Amino acid sequence: MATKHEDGPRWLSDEEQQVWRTYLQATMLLDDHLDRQLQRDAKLPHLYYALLVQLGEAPRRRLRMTELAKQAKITRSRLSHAIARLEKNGWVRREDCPSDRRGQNAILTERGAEVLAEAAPGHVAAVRQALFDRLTPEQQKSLGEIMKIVAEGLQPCEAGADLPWLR
Amino acid sequence: MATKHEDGPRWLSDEEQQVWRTYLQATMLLDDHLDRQLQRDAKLPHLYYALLVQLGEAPRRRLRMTELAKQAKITRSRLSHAIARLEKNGWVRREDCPSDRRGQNAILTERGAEVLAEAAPGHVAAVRQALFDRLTPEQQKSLGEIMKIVAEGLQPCEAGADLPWLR
DNA sequence: AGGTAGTGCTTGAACTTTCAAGCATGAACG
DNA sequence: CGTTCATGCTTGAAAGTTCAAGCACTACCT
Repeated sequence: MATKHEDGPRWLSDEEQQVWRTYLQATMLLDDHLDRQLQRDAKLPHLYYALLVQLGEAPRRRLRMTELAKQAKITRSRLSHAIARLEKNGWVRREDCPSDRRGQNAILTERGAEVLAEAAPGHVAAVRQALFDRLTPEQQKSLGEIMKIVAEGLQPCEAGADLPWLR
Repeated sequence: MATKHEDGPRWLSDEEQQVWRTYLQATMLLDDHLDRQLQRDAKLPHLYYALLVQLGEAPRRRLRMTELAKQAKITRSRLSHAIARLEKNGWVRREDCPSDRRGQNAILTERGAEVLAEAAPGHVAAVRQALFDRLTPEQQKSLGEIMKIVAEGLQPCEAGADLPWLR
């Protein structure tokens, strides 16, 4: 009797249930929508586009594999396959890391940068049309706050890492 | 000069950009999180779980394939493969539709209902812990409204279908 | 040195999703 | 009837993702 448990698990209220289903539908529809748009206009899936963006913003258009995986929130394995495909398309190339011989840098090629520049406007327009144009400024702000909370709650406890009471 | 175009495409402001990235991260992290939880606890991906839920709520635990696909927001093809796998596991079975010989009903089996009942509490707990427990009631409400707007903006114009000026 | 553990990245197999046909039925029209 | 077109669902192959090893290198400890 020391600890207290919820025997009947706390179910979702009707309102919560409603919110949750709408969330699932909306995120699924939006992701599909953007995937199709990019596949049509730029011949590449959303995630791959995101990788090009990350590389394009990185200091010398290059990033260590692990770093890129971390930023894109995907596994190293997945990244490995993805970069393999982007490399085959000539949009990214690899380079051995000088300082650590285990390391690889993924580098956005000139051709890759062009593809990115061509795809970006259409993509931004799609995001606007599907999301931002439909929301009030307050809703945009609120969405940002909510997503921040969710994201931070699911990070593998890295960022600050000032949790010495766990080690 | 009759119509006016934005030549330089309207970019995203810094705030919008921030919101958008956080959204992408949060939705990706949450989806991965739930997928893993279900894979671990119930040996099945999130989408498949959702299909069982839909079937479980349907009138006689059965639904026409196309109807199920529509509710779950996925293609008929995808559903076809998915049901094939669920059928192999013995959680769903098929039945020819009496009224339309082209039709198939997907039916939740007894075994399928059990799996669902076992998986549900853990899943709900995960959703709570990752989402609802972290948000204020106002934020929950706001999230629901926002997602409703987004979802409705992306539906293939079906629901009301009171848009005769398009036909 | 040698041993051990951890990091960085890749690989192949199994699985899921998408894409483009395809088959069968139903509905409308001559 | 016979055509034609839409609907309901399936299929196989290609593309993408995950999982479990695996290889090579670094860091640390003795």
